[in-house]
Amino acid sequence: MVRRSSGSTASVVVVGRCCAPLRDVAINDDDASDLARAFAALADPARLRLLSLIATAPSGEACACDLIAPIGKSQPTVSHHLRVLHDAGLIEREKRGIWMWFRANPTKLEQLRAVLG
Amino acid sequence: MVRRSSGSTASVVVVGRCCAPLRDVAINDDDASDLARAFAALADPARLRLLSLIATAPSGEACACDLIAPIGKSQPTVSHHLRVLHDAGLIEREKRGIWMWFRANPTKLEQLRAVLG
DNA sequence: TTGATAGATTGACGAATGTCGATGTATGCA
DNA sequence: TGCATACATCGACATTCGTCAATCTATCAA
Repeated sequence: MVRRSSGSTASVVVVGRCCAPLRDVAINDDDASDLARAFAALADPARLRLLSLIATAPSGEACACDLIAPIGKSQPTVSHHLRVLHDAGLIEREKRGIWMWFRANPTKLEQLRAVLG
Repeated sequence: MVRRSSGSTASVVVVGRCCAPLRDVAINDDDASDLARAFAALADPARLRLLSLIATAPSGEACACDLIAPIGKSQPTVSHHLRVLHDAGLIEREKRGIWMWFRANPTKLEQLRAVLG
């Protein structure tokens, strides 16, 4: 089962098992696969740093052009990690001119938080 | 920097960056690696199901012998996943006779929750 | 001691992942 | 039109990961 967020801008896919803590109900295999994909996006130091850099940006958003140097990896590699974070629904992207801007998706983060509760 | 939990029974290693949400302070590379290891333990459907089975057990603990059939994988594979969860500090283990019993580690789960907050 | 059971470890294999250089595509400026 | 910039995609490679059969170790009972 897959639902979509009701946000106006994004089309972020949300896992079916929304918010039920792991300790409340035994999880089934399908929901476990969805959740595992989300946690896998967090299972890399570069992606955690990217997410943190984006989330701590003063304006709440960060340009990809400003994320390459701090990570210390090549542009294709950073682009790949940003894609993984986006595919997992953890960040949103918006193109303005030649720049790509990213924001954290607090809804998705809260969802993962709830599962761990 | 590494601290240890103050619990009397366990000796669970706790990452240095305890509890500061990703959006509050930009994470450094070392802390990102520690956190990534913890999330990697959650990035597998079988391990999420194991953790859920353990956490939802009526007594709060589960015997390894009762975890193999529900997962539907071989005994060595389940043993491997339980080891990964234990190494990540997400579950605690105790041997009684020939059986190995597992409990969830709520401290570690709360720590990861806090990072996502 | 012998045998049975529970679980861990080993070794091997295919699949997935992180990384990069090279290249492609879109945008804006002159 | 031509060129420069920003980002994505492709292809290749080494490493890591999930899985299993086979084997080893520890515990207990007869």
